[in-house]
This record gives sequence, structure tokens and C-alpha cells, in this order.
Amino acid sequence: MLSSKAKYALRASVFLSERHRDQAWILASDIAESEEIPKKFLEAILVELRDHGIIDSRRGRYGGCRLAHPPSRISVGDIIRIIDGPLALTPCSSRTQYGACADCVDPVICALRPVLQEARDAVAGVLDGCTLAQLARSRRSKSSTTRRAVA
Amino acid sequence: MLSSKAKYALRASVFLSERHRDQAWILASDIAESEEIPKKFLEAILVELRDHGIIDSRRGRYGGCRLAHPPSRISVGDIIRIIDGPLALTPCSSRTQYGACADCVDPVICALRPVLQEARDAVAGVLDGCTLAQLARSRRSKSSTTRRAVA
DNA sequence: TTAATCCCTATCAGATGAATAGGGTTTAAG
DNA sequence: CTTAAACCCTATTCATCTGATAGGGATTAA
Repeated sequence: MLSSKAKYALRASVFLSERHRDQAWILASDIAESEEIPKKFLEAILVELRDHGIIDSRRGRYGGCRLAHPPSRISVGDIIRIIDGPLALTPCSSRTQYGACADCVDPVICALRPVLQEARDAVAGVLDGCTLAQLARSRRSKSSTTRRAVA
Repeated sequence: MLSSKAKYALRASVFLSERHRDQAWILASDIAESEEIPKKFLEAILVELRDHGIIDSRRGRYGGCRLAHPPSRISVGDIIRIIDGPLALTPCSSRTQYGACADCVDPVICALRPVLQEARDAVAGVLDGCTLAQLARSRRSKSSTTRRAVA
């Protein structure tokens, strides 16, 4: 399951995507308010995203943050991996962060590994194939649909 | 990530698969010893598997447990779902245990949902496509390979 | 100089994960 | 009918993770 933190990170990232056009610095407090994310908690998330090169930030007055790359170059998988760790079901079936599990010597788990790798490739294929740009576009179309439905 | 509990459950299930031929009652303590699983912890796991119809059990002297179905009819996905919960990344993208997430009203998360559903279908496809029988077979071939390599 | 902003460290309550303890209940063999 | 042996139930422990809050330090552009 996704953590709240990862969902917040995705929401914040999409928010930044929508405002990425003019390269302006966006306030963390604006994101927090618009997306209803606890401000201090969001700050910690933004730091992680910055440390992993997803966003750039500028301190001091008139500072803020913005995506470090075009929204079409950042995937859902990227964000989730940074916040929640590898997509794989075990360390030993991860490709981006491979590591032996403590109990990986066991033959049954090893018998399991090919399946788990297949599973991880399947999820990764989907989540890495979906970019922030696509999410932002989909959000835009949904909100307009809603508006039309309400009208 | 898979919990230890789920790995234990898978190991125990494969162990039962290997001995399913003669329909005998297998002792929990035998599974615990062979698979190096803490006995009391394993007992709790077996109860869960029993409650979900994966295994049958008989109490009292000469009791034990065994698979309630042929190993070819029980999938890795079945076991994982019972022990660790839905394969989906959010309640709202689950098919077997659908439920709205607390924050599912948010449009970005909703924009995310189709992707998450795709991801869940992808993992489910893999994990439900792998049965205990296949795992047991793969374990058998591996251990013989090992023996050959050692010899 | 200063107001505004990101950033760092510490802390906290609650949930979850992994395991242990101890006995209760049931069963089949003798 | 007794009894040894097994599953089964409740409670408890300990460590870690999650989600969040607090307070201020460092930095920047006007």
C-alpha cells in the first residue's frame, strides 16, 4: 500500500507540474494549502524530493520550489520509489535497489524470486510509464468534466 | 514489501504442497522445524490460512493440518492477500477488497486511480498465475541442481 | 536591514510487525 | 475413561515505522 506521504508527494508533484510552464518558484505553503497537506510534513517531503533531484528549491524571501525537469520526464514510479522505497516485494527481487533479504538463502524464497521479479517488472512497467504530465492532463480533464456536470 | 509473515506463510504452504499427495495430517511443529519458522508465530499464520480456507486442520492427538485444495489450485497471490492484504497500492484501486481511501475524494488521487488499477492488475496477473504446485516443482528442481553442483 | 522563506533537529502518539508466554480445548489411542 | 499430544485462543512484550508537530536556524532578495 502507498503511504500517505507518497500520496502527498504525488499530489505536490502534480501541483508543481501544473505550474511548471513559467518556471516560477512555488511556495511550499501554497502547495500545502491548495492540496490540504500538513505544512511541516510537506516540507519534509519536499526535502526528500529535492535530495533526489526531482525538484529544485531556493531559500530566503521570494524563494520556493519547482520541478527540476519537465513533467513529461518524471514518472509516478520515480516519486513512489523515493518516498516509499522499491516497488519490488522483496529486496532480492528489486532491480533499482537490489539487496539480499535476510532469509534469502532459503530455497523456497529463491523459488519465489523469479515470480517476484516478474511482478516487480509488471508494476514498474506501469508506474514508470505514467508521467506527471499525463496525470496533470488527466486531472485537468476531470475537473472540467466535473464543472460541466455541476453546471 | 512482503512481510516476514507472508514469506513464512508461503514457505509453509509449499512445504504442505510437497506432502499433499497422501492427504496426511502434517504437524505444525514439523513445518516449523523444517522451515525454521518460530513455532508459535507459525501457529498464528496457520490459523489465518485455515480461516480463509487454504488449509484444513484437525485438533487433538494425531492432529495436524494439510492443504484444503490441490496445490495447483492455490496461487501465490491467494496467500499474500490473506496475510498482507490487497495487492493494490490503495484501497480504491483494489478489486478483491475495494474500499475508498480516506483521501480518495481528492482529484489528483482520482487521476492516479486508473494507473494504480493498471498496476494492481499487472501484479495480480503475475502472482495469481503462479501456483503452489509450480513453486514446489521449481524448488525441487533447484535443490537437485544444487545437489548435482555439489556432487 | 529585514521580512519571508526554506531547512534542520528533536519530539511524540499511535499503529504495526515480529515474536513469546501460558494455558484451554479437543482428539484418538490405549 | 484416562491421557498424551496436538491445535487453538488471549494476552503481552519490544522494536520499528508512520504521521505529524514544534521551534528555531540559515539564507535570500528587496
